[in-house]
Amino acid sequence: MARKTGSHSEITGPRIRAAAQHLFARHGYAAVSMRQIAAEVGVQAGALYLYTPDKQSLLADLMRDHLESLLAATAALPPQPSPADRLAQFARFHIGYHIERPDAVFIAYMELRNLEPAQFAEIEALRRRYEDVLEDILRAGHRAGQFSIPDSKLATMALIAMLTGVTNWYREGGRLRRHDVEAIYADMALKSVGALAQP
Amino acid sequence: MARKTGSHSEITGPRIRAAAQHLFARHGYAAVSMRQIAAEVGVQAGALYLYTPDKQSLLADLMRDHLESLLAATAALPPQPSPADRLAQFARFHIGYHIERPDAVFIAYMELRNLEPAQFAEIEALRRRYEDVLEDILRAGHRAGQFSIPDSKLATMALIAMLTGVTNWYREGGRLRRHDVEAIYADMALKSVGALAQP
DNA sequence: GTCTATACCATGATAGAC
DNA sequence: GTCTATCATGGTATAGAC
Repeated sequence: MARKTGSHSEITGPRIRAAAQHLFARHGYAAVSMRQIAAEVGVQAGALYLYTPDKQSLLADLMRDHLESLLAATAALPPQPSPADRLAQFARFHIGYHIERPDAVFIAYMELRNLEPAQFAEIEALRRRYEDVLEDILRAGHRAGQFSIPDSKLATMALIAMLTGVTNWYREGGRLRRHDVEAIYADMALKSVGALAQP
Repeated sequence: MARKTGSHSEITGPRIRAAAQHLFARHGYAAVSMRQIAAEVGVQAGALYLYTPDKQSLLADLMRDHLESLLAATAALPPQPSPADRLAQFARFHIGYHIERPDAVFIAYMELRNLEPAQFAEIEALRRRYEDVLEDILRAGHRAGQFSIPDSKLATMALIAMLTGVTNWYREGGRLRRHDVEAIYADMALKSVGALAQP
């Protein structure tokens, strides 16, 4: 992330990005002003431009960092013996990762329309790569005769939407524990593609 | 919807709401100006205030109308003999209804945070009533021993998110026909709660 | 590296002519 | 019923002092 000068501050930049992430997630990119971000950090609005060329880049950087981290974490998952195990692993991972980063996730899914074309294309490509991780699993299970899915792209979109929806309601310290939530979602995901025998 | 005077125009009001719905869905409430809405209708910005007291009410009215229509349509669904049939009917209905009204749906799900507290509470209550329709079905299936769901609230949120996600990718005239999409989603929904035997 | 000050523009909303 | 004109406010972003 381009800082404009050979500056010393290693702390203000991250704080600006944290404040922006928090405010964008809560109120939406378009509804948040640079003045609000600056106020949350405790600097003047003008000072933000030492750390970002403009508001748009602030958003795009947040989204890119999130999606690149997500992809890296996905790539680091340990190999699994079967498509069903891979899907269970993916579902648990997705739930856990999203529960831990509600703001970044929310922004990445909701603020695509506020990106300008060039940055939209870049971010959309990253998101698409993540969807492909799941679709690969589903296709492998379909080829192996273990999943029953008429259309792998539709199933991918359905599962991603189902799993990501956890951010709409899950709250730390609520009725259900994180581990239980992961288990139940993974179970529903497996059953939805016919990968689990009925009781 | 309160028009300010005993006016004659039966056409401009609806056109304003249609333009607002279209623009809010495409760019987001906060990113759309009253001038843009007026331009799309072909009137001046000031003229909008003959039909709405302010921008906020324009948004709240769109959301209220959508959710009330949705609830009315849900209530009008023909009775079904079993929880599984009710769930299949709900899934197909939800998919079809959402496919036909992508803009209204998108706004109702995305712009809650741009409502002020009083209107938020009202709209949120309507949304909650719709979720309860699904949760009632899931609980009935659970009581009857036909659904396998550890937590009915979680399952409700998971299914609503999965089904609503259709608006993220489905496009008229695309690869899949509407009827096929309804059928596949309904099948995944039933399987996810253990209501369909595996092949 | 951060500040104050400010340029410049778009916003939501209103007043009053027609 | 719609227009033009306008208001006060707040938006992004920059300039230049320190």
